[in-house]
Amino acid sequence: MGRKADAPHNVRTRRARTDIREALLKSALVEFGANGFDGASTRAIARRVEAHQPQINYHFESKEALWAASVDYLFGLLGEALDGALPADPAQASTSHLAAGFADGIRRFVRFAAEHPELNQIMVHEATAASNRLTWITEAHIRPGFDAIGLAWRTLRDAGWVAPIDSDILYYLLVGAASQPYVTAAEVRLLAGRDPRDPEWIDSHAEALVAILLPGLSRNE
Amino acid sequence: MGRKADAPHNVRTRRARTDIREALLKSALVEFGANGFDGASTRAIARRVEAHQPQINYHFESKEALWAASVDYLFGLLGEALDGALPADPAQASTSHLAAGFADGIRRFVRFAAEHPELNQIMVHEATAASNRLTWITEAHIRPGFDAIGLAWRTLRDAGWVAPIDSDILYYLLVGAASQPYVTAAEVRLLAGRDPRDPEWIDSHAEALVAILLPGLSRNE
DNA sequence: GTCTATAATTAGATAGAC
DNA sequence: GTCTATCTAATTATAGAC
Repeated sequence: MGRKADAPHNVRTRRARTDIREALLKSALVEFGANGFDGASTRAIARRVEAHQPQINYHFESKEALWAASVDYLFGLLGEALDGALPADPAQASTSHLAAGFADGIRRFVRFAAEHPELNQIMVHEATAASNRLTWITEAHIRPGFDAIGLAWRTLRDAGWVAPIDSDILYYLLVGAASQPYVTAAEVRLLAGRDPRDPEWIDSHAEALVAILLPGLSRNE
Repeated sequence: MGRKADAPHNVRTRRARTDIREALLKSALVEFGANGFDGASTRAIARRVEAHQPQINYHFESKEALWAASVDYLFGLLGEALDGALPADPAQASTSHLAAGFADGIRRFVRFAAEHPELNQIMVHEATAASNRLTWITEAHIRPGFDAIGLAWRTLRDAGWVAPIDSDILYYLLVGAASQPYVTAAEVRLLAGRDPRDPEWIDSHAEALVAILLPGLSRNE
């Protein structure tokens, strides 16, 4: 229609939006998740929410600052989604209560991975090589969950509830198995002819993960 | 030292190499795996093997043709690594033989994922959105393995050897769980202080995956 | 705070000497 | 078949009018 590819409006209209910052954060997550830091363009991020490319440099110090702010926002959502799943002190909880909490955490994490595939997409983009961005995201956001999962798993393992698997390895088994179908959702649609965001898929997926990691749950309770 | 950033040699020397095509393929895999199709630059691919950027357009029709050739090369290696793991006709094999073959396939796939993290890295880069590249790689290279794994799993499942998990879901559980620590190896080093390419890690990882997916193997045999 | 115009850099591809 | 030089297009960031 003669509209310039980069222009978000047909007519010169000035709009004042109070939510432009959060709109840019959400748009940035989708673009950074799909294309990585270098692959995502600030033009595409702005266009997705009908903003102009220079607005990014107005609302954020740089593309890198936008990336960090969007990652903070994403891990804030993750924290809300997982809040209270694992007991603060696994040593004090009963083992069966801890196992039930672990299973609950798995189900919530699978659901979050389905709703926010950007999380693991961004980690895959960043974690192939050492970098300042990787160090920051790992220490600021990943390590707390890694420690909590490791502590809970070792408690369950030493009580004989689960298979004798190293907790570092368990962490990556769990993250990879929980995220893969949502990270590669377009492939799932082509290959299996099914949409992994379907609630039925998500439920079956979460229960499958609980069944193989915590087989004692269905037997002992 | 006054060397131009893009120039691979300090001195003007002409070199004739017979293996330049394969060297470019291997270099392309590393760059495409780490940065995705758009993120990888042909200059970086060439520089890594001390070649010049225009040599890519001489030896390959385009960046896209180089990408396809490098993916063909990678799946050729995967085919060799997995050759003979699963019986051609699972219905004819004994169930315990099939289970042993499945476990063997898991171990070989984990080892391959550790040696060639580019495979799953490239899938994550490509499979976030529908595209011609995704359709081609899925139909040409992914579907045969997907079908073989699904058939073997359903046979084992219907014989009661494994947990009652949908074969589509099982495929993505397996791929994600087998690949994650190698795809995000730099994160593992920061977070766990261990190198996942260590043979000890790879062995423990493969055995953990066999233990949770085929618990009947250690019990029944 | 929004928007246009543009500066500085880098990308893939090609022309042509050797 | 290798290599230099260069073209066109796209990138992030900034200047300055409104």
